[in-house]
Amino acid sequence: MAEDRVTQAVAVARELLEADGPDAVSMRAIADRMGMRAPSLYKHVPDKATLEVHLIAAALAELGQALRTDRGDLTSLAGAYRAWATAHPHLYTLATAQPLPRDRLPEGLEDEAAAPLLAACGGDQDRARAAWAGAHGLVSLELADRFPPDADLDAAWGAFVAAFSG
Amino acid sequence: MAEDRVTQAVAVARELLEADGPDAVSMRAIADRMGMRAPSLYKHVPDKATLEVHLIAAALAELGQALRTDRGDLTSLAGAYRAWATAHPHLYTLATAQPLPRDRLPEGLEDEAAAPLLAACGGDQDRARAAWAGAHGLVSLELADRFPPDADLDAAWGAFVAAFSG
DNA sequence: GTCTATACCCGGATAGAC
DNA sequence: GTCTATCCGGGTATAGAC
Repeated sequence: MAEDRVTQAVAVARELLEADGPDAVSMRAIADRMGMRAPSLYKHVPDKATLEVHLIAAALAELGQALRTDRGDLTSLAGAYRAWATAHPHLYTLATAQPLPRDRLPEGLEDEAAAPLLAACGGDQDRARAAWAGAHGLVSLELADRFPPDADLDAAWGAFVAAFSG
Repeated sequence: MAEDRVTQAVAVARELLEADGPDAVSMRAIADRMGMRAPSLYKHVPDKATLEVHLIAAALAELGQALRTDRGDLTSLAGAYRAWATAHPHLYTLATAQPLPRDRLPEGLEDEAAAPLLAACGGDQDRARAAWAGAHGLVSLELADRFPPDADLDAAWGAFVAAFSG
Protein backbone atom coordinates (compact mmCIF):
# COMPACT_ATOMS: atom_id res chain seq x y z
CA MET A 1 0.00 0.00 0.00
CA ALA A 2 1.01 3.61 -0.37
CA GLU A 3 1.60 4.07 3.32
CA ASP A 4 4.33 1.48 3.54
CA ARG A 5 7.06 4.01 2.97
CA VAL A 6 5.52 6.42 5.45
CA THR A 7 5.48 3.70 8.08
CA GLN A 8 9.07 2.91 7.30
CA ALA A 9 10.06 6.57 7.50
CA VAL A 10 8.39 6.87 10.90
CA ALA A 11 10.19 3.76 12.11
CA VAL A 12 13.53 5.10 10.93
CA ALA A 13 12.84 8.50 12.46
CA ARG A 14 12.11 6.78 15.73
CA GLU A 15 15.33 4.80 15.62
CA LEU A 16 17.31 7.96 15.05
CA LEU A 17 15.46 9.83 17.76
CA GLU A 18 15.80 7.13 20.36
CA ALA A 19 19.43 6.46 19.54
CA ASP A 20 20.83 9.96 19.21
CA GLY A 21 18.20 12.50 20.16
CA PRO A 22 16.19 15.06 18.25
CA ASP A 23 19.13 16.66 16.44
CA ALA A 24 19.85 13.34 14.77
CA VAL A 25 16.42 13.28 13.15
CA SER A 26 16.80 15.03 9.85
CA MET A 27 15.15 14.32 6.55
CA ARG A 28 18.61 13.66 5.16
CA ALA A 29 19.41 11.07 7.82
CA ILE A 30 16.04 9.38 7.48
CA ALA A 31 16.40 9.19 3.72
CA ASP A 32 19.94 7.84 4.01
CA ARG A 33 18.78 4.97 6.17
CA MET A 34 16.04 4.24 3.69
CA GLY A 35 18.56 4.01 0.91
CA MET A 36 17.58 7.19 -0.85
CA ARG A 37 18.35 10.89 -0.95
CA ALA A 38 16.38 13.45 1.00
CA PRO A 39 14.51 14.86 -2.00
CA SER A 40 13.16 11.41 -2.82
CA LEU A 41 11.77 11.10 0.66
CA TYR A 42 9.49 14.02 -0.09
CA LYS A 43 7.73 11.86 -2.67
CA HIS A 44 6.48 9.71 0.20
CA VAL A 45 6.21 12.09 3.13
CA PRO A 46 4.86 15.62 2.81
CA ASP A 47 7.12 17.11 5.46
CA LYS A 48 8.98 16.49 8.66
CA ALA A 49 6.12 17.65 10.86
CA THR A 50 4.03 14.72 9.65
CA LEU A 51 6.63 12.30 10.90
CA GLU A 52 6.71 14.02 14.27
CA VAL A 53 2.96 13.72 14.59
CA HIS A 54 3.25 9.98 14.06
CA LEU A 55 5.99 9.73 16.67
CA ILE A 56 3.96 11.68 19.21
CA ALA A 57 0.93 9.49 18.57
CA ALA A 58 3.03 6.37 19.06
CA ALA A 59 4.45 7.74 22.29
CA LEU A 60 1.02 8.53 23.71
CA ALA A 61 -0.36 5.16 22.69
CA GLU A 62 2.52 3.22 24.18
CA LEU A 63 2.67 5.22 27.38
CA GLY A 64 -1.09 4.81 27.79
CA GLN A 65 -0.75 1.10 27.17
CA ALA A 66 2.00 0.83 29.77
CA LEU A 67 -0.22 2.56 32.31
CA ARG A 68 -3.20 0.38 31.52
CA THR A 69 -1.21 -2.80 32.02
CA ASP A 70 -0.54 -2.49 35.71
CA ARG A 71 -2.54 -2.71 38.91
CA GLY A 72 -4.00 0.75 38.75
CA ASP A 73 -2.91 2.13 42.10
CA LEU A 74 -0.82 5.25 42.29
CA THR A 75 2.35 3.45 43.30
CA SER A 76 2.34 1.10 40.36
CA LEU A 77 1.18 3.82 37.96
CA ALA A 78 4.09 5.97 39.04
CA GLY A 79 6.46 3.08 38.47
CA ALA A 80 5.04 2.35 35.03
CA TYR A 81 5.18 6.01 34.06
CA ARG A 82 8.78 6.38 35.12
CA ALA A 83 9.76 3.09 33.53
CA TRP A 84 8.32 3.94 30.14
CA ALA A 85 9.70 7.46 30.13
CA THR A 86 13.21 6.46 31.10
CA ALA A 87 13.16 3.65 28.54
CA HIS A 88 12.23 6.15 25.80
CA PRO A 89 13.60 9.49 26.98
CA HIS A 90 13.66 11.33 23.67
CA LEU A 91 10.27 10.05 22.62
CA TYR A 92 8.86 11.04 25.99
CA THR A 93 10.30 14.52 25.70
CA LEU A 94 9.01 14.91 22.16
CA ALA A 95 5.50 14.11 23.37
CA THR A 96 5.52 16.37 26.43
CA ALA A 97 7.68 19.41 25.77
CA GLN A 98 5.49 21.06 23.18
CA PRO A 99 1.79 21.55 22.54
CA LEU A 100 0.07 18.42 21.30
CA PRO A 101 -0.95 18.54 17.63
CA ARG A 102 -4.45 17.56 18.75
CA ASP A 103 -6.12 18.12 15.41
CA ARG A 104 -3.80 15.59 13.79
CA LEU A 105 -3.91 12.95 16.53
CA PRO A 106 -6.29 10.00 16.63
CA GLU A 107 -9.49 10.93 18.44
CA GLY A 108 -9.48 10.04 22.10
CA LEU A 109 -5.80 9.20 22.26
CA GLU A 110 -4.95 11.88 24.80
CA ASP A 111 -7.85 10.93 27.06
CA GLU A 112 -6.99 7.24 26.86
CA ALA A 113 -3.45 7.92 27.97
CA ALA A 114 -4.74 10.00 30.88
CA ALA A 115 -7.52 7.62 31.92
CA PRO A 116 -5.59 5.31 34.27
CA LEU A 117 -4.32 8.16 36.40
CA LEU A 118 -7.69 9.87 36.38
CA ALA A 119 -9.24 6.65 37.62
CA ALA A 120 -6.62 6.32 40.34
CA CYS A 121 -7.57 9.82 41.46
CA GLY A 122 -11.23 8.87 41.72
CA GLY A 123 -12.19 10.99 38.75
CA ASP A 124 -10.86 14.21 40.25
CA GLN A 125 -9.44 15.97 37.19
CA ASP A 126 -7.53 18.63 39.09
CA ARG A 127 -5.92 16.12 41.38
CA ALA A 128 -5.11 13.90 38.42
CA ARG A 129 -3.43 16.81 36.64
CA ALA A 130 -1.44 17.67 39.73
CA ALA A 131 -0.36 14.04 40.03
CA TRP A 132 0.51 13.93 36.35
CA ALA A 133 2.56 17.09 36.74
CA GLY A 134 4.36 15.54 39.69
CA ALA A 135 5.29 12.45 37.72
CA HIS A 136 6.20 14.55 34.72
CA GLY A 137 8.35 16.85 36.82
CA LEU A 138 10.21 13.96 38.37
CA VAL A 139 10.72 12.30 35.01
CA SER A 140 11.76 15.39 33.11
CA LEU A 141 14.23 16.48 35.76
CA GLU A 142 15.66 12.98 35.79
CA LEU A 143 15.91 12.83 32.01
CA ALA A 144 17.54 16.24 31.92
CA ASP A 145 20.01 15.14 34.57
CA ARG A 146 18.95 18.19 36.48
CA PHE A 147 18.78 16.81 40.03
CA PRO A 148 21.80 17.27 42.25
CA PRO A 149 24.27 14.41 41.81
CA ASP A 150 23.57 13.06 45.27
CA ALA A 151 19.79 13.05 44.93
CA ASP A 152 18.00 9.82 45.77
CA LEU A 153 15.44 9.61 42.99
CA ASP A 154 13.75 6.49 44.28
CA ALA A 155 13.18 8.24 47.58
CA ALA A 156 11.86 11.34 45.84
CA TRP A 157 9.38 9.19 43.93
CA GLY A 158 8.41 7.60 47.21
CA ALA A 159 7.75 11.00 48.75
CA PHE A 160 5.70 11.97 45.70
CA VAL A 161 3.52 8.88 45.93
CA ALA A 162 3.17 9.33 49.68
CA ALA A 163 1.98 12.90 49.26
CA PHE A 164 -0.69 11.88 46.79
CA SER A 165 -1.74 8.82 48.71
CA GLY A 166 -2.22 10.55 52.04
CA MET B 1 36.54 47.39 33.79
CA ALA B 2 37.09 44.54 31.42
CA GLU B 3 33.89 42.81 32.30
CA ASP B 4 31.66 45.64 31.20
CA ARG B 5 31.24 44.25 27.74
CA VAL B 6 30.59 40.78 29.09
CA THR B 7 27.88 42.15 31.34
CA GLN B 8 26.40 43.98 28.40
CA ALA B 9 26.49 40.89 26.23
CA VAL B 10 24.72 38.90 28.92
CA ALA B 11 22.07 41.58 29.23
CA VAL B 12 21.51 41.62 25.49
CA ALA B 13 21.39 37.83 25.34
CA ARG B 14 18.76 37.89 28.04
CA GLU B 15 16.66 40.44 26.19
CA LEU B 16 16.75 38.30 23.08
CA LEU B 17 15.97 35.14 25.00
CA GLU B 18 13.08 36.58 26.93
CA ALA B 19 11.62 38.32 23.91
CA ASP B 20 11.89 35.66 21.24
CA GLY B 21 13.12 32.44 22.76
CA PRO B 22 16.33 30.45 22.53
CA ASP B 23 16.54 30.40 18.73
CA ALA B 24 16.78 34.18 18.76
CA VAL B 25 19.92 34.10 20.84
CA SER B 26 22.80 33.94 18.39
CA MET B 27 26.22 35.50 18.62
CA ARG B 28 25.37 37.45 15.50
CA ALA B 29 22.18 38.88 17.00
CA ILE B 30 23.89 39.76 20.26
CA ALA B 31 26.71 41.49 18.42
CA ASP B 32 24.28 43.39 16.22
CA ARG B 33 22.52 44.82 19.25
CA MET B 34 25.86 45.83 20.69
CA GLY B 35 26.70 47.70 17.53
CA MET B 36 29.38 45.33 16.33
CA ARG B 37 29.88 42.27 14.17
CA ALA B 38 29.91 38.78 15.56
CA PRO B 39 33.68 38.26 15.23
CA SER B 40 34.30 41.35 17.36
CA LEU B 41 32.12 39.92 20.10
CA TYR B 42 34.60 37.08 20.45
CA LYS B 43 37.20 39.62 21.62
CA HIS B 44 35.06 40.13 24.73
CA VAL B 45 33.34 36.79 25.24
CA PRO B 46 35.12 33.48 24.77
CA ASP B 47 32.08 31.61 23.50
CA LYS B 48 28.33 31.32 23.62
CA ALA B 49 28.35 28.78 26.43
CA THR B 50 29.83 31.39 28.75
CA LEU B 51 26.87 33.66 28.17
CA GLU B 52 24.47 30.81 28.88
CA VAL B 53 26.19 30.09 32.16
CA HIS B 54 25.65 33.72 33.20
CA LEU B 55 21.98 33.52 32.22
CA ILE B 56 21.46 30.33 34.18
CA ALA B 57 23.16 31.85 37.21
CA ALA B 58 20.92 34.91 36.97
CA ALA B 59 17.83 32.74 36.68
CA LEU B 60 18.73 30.70 39.76
CA ALA B 61 19.58 33.79 41.77
CA GLU B 62 16.35 35.57 40.87
CA LEU B 63 14.13 32.57 41.36
CA GLY B 64 15.76 31.93 44.72
CA GLN B 65 15.25 35.54 45.66
CA ALA B 66 11.59 35.38 44.68
CA LEU B 67 11.13 32.33 46.90
CA ARG B 68 12.92 33.94 49.82
CA THR B 69 10.74 37.00 49.70
CA ASP B 70 7.45 35.43 50.64
CA ARG B 71 5.90 33.92 53.75
CA GLY B 72 7.58 30.56 53.46
CA ASP B 73 4.59 28.26 53.53
CA LEU B 74 3.99 25.88 50.68
CA THR B 75 1.03 27.77 49.26
CA SER B 76 2.90 31.04 48.91
CA LEU B 77 6.07 29.31 47.73
CA ALA B 78 4.09 27.61 44.99
CA GLY B 79 2.61 30.94 43.98
CA ALA B 80 6.00 32.63 43.90
CA TYR B 81 7.53 29.80 41.92
CA ARG B 82 4.78 29.85 39.34
CA ALA B 83 4.81 33.63 39.15
CA TRP B 84 8.52 33.90 38.50
CA ALA B 85 8.57 31.07 35.98
CA THR B 86 5.64 32.36 33.96
CA ALA B 87 7.12 35.85 34.01
CA HIS B 88 10.40 34.50 32.57
CA PRO B 89 9.44 31.39 30.66
CA HIS B 90 12.49 31.06 28.43
CA LEU B 91 14.90 31.85 31.22
CA TYR B 92 13.17 29.31 33.43
CA THR B 93 13.38 26.65 30.75
CA LEU B 94 17.04 27.41 30.10
CA ALA B 95 17.78 26.86 33.78
CA THR B 96 15.80 23.66 34.21
CA ALA B 97 15.83 21.69 30.96
CA GLN B 98 19.48 20.74 30.94
CA PRO B 99 22.14 19.74 33.45
CA LEU B 100 23.39 22.63 35.54
CA PRO B 101 26.95 23.74 34.72
CA ARG B 102 27.72 23.40 38.42
CA ASP B 103 31.46 23.83 38.09
CA ARG B 104 30.95 27.24 36.52
CA LEU B 105 28.22 28.49 38.84
CA PRO B 106 28.78 30.54 42.00
CA GLU B 107 29.27 28.29 44.99
CA GLY B 108 26.10 27.64 46.93
CA LEU B 109 23.77 29.15 44.37
CA GLU B 110 21.86 25.95 43.73
CA ASP B 111 21.41 25.27 47.43
CA GLU B 112 20.29 28.82 48.11
CA ALA B 113 17.60 28.56 45.47
CA ALA B 114 16.42 25.28 46.97
CA ALA B 115 16.56 26.38 50.59
CA PRO B 116 13.09 27.92 50.99
CA LEU B 117 11.32 24.83 49.75
CA LEU B 118 13.56 22.57 51.79
CA ALA B 119 12.68 24.61 54.87
CA ALA B 120 8.98 24.40 54.07
CA CYS B 121 9.38 20.62 53.94
CA GLY B 122 10.94 20.55 57.37
CA GLY B 123 14.35 19.64 56.01
CA ASP B 124 13.12 16.48 54.32
CA GLN B 125 15.21 16.42 51.14
CA ASP B 126 13.21 13.74 49.39
CA ARG B 127 9.93 15.42 50.09
CA ALA B 128 11.40 18.75 49.00
CA ARG B 129 12.55 17.23 45.72
CA ALA B 130 9.15 15.69 45.13
CA ALA B 131 7.51 19.03 45.82
CA TRP B 132 9.98 20.79 43.56
CA ALA B 133 9.25 18.28 40.83
CA GLY B 134 5.53 18.90 41.27
CA ALA B 135 5.94 22.62 40.89
CA HIS B 136 8.34 22.14 38.00
CA GLY B 137 5.97 19.75 36.28
CA LEU B 138 3.06 22.12 36.59
CA VAL B 139 5.12 25.04 35.38
CA SER B 140 6.78 23.28 32.49
CA LEU B 141 3.53 21.79 31.22
CA GLU B 142 1.94 25.23 31.46
CA LEU B 143 4.84 26.92 29.66
CA ALA B 144 4.78 24.26 26.96
CA ASP B 145 1.03 24.75 26.57
CA ARG B 146 0.75 21.03 27.06
CA PHE B 147 -2.33 20.82 29.30
CA PRO B 148 -5.69 20.20 27.64
CA PRO B 149 -7.32 23.47 26.59
CA ASP B 150 -10.04 23.15 29.23
CA ALA B 151 -7.68 22.44 32.12
CA ASP B 152 -8.10 24.60 35.21
CA LEU B 153 -4.50 25.31 36.15
CA ASP B 154 -5.31 27.21 39.31
CA ALA B 155 -7.27 24.20 40.51
CA ALA B 156 -4.45 21.86 39.59
CA TRP B 157 -2.02 23.98 41.60
CA GLY B 158 -4.50 23.88 44.45
CA ALA B 159 -4.62 20.10 44.31
CA PHE B 160 -0.84 19.97 44.26
CA VAL B 161 -0.52 22.16 47.33
CA ALA B 162 -3.25 20.19 49.07
CA ALA B 163 -1.47 16.90 48.42
CA PHE B 164 1.77 18.18 49.90
CA SER B 165 0.11 19.91 52.81
CA GLY B 166 -1.96 16.99 54.00
C1' DG C 1 10.28 7.41 -8.02
C1' DT C 2 14.93 8.39 -8.10
C1' DC C 3 18.55 11.46 -8.92
C1' DT C 4 21.66 15.93 -9.00
C1' DA C 5 21.73 20.55 -8.29
C1' DT C 6 20.20 24.09 -5.93
C1' DA C 7 17.59 27.57 -3.42
C1' DC C 8 17.03 29.37 0.79
C1' DC C 9 17.93 29.70 5.50
C1' DC C 10 20.56 29.20 9.94
C1' DG C 11 24.47 28.53 13.34
C1' DG C 12 29.55 28.99 15.92
C1' DA C 13 33.83 30.28 15.34
C1' DT C 14 38.59 31.75 13.18
C1' DA C 15 42.21 34.26 10.09
C1' DG C 16 44.29 38.10 9.13
C1' DA C 17 44.09 43.01 7.55
C1' DC C 18 43.81 47.44 9.53
C1' DG D 1 39.26 46.22 19.03
C1' DT D 2 37.03 46.46 14.82
C1' DC D 3 36.37 44.82 10.34
C1' DT D 4 35.69 41.62 5.97
C1' DA D 5 36.10 37.26 4.33
C1' DT D 6 35.70 32.80 5.22
C1' DC D 7 35.55 28.09 7.16
C1' DC D 8 33.08 24.67 8.87
C1' DG D 9 28.77 22.60 9.83
C1' DG D 10 23.79 22.11 9.74
C1' DG D 11 18.75 22.18 8.14
C1' DT D 12 13.91 21.95 5.04
C1' DA D 13 12.44 21.88 0.82
C1' DT D 14 11.89 22.47 -4.48
C1' DA D 15 13.07 22.20 -9.68
C1' DG D 16 13.75 19.60 -13.31
C1' DA D 17 16.22 15.80 -15.67
C1' DC D 18 15.85 10.99 -16.30
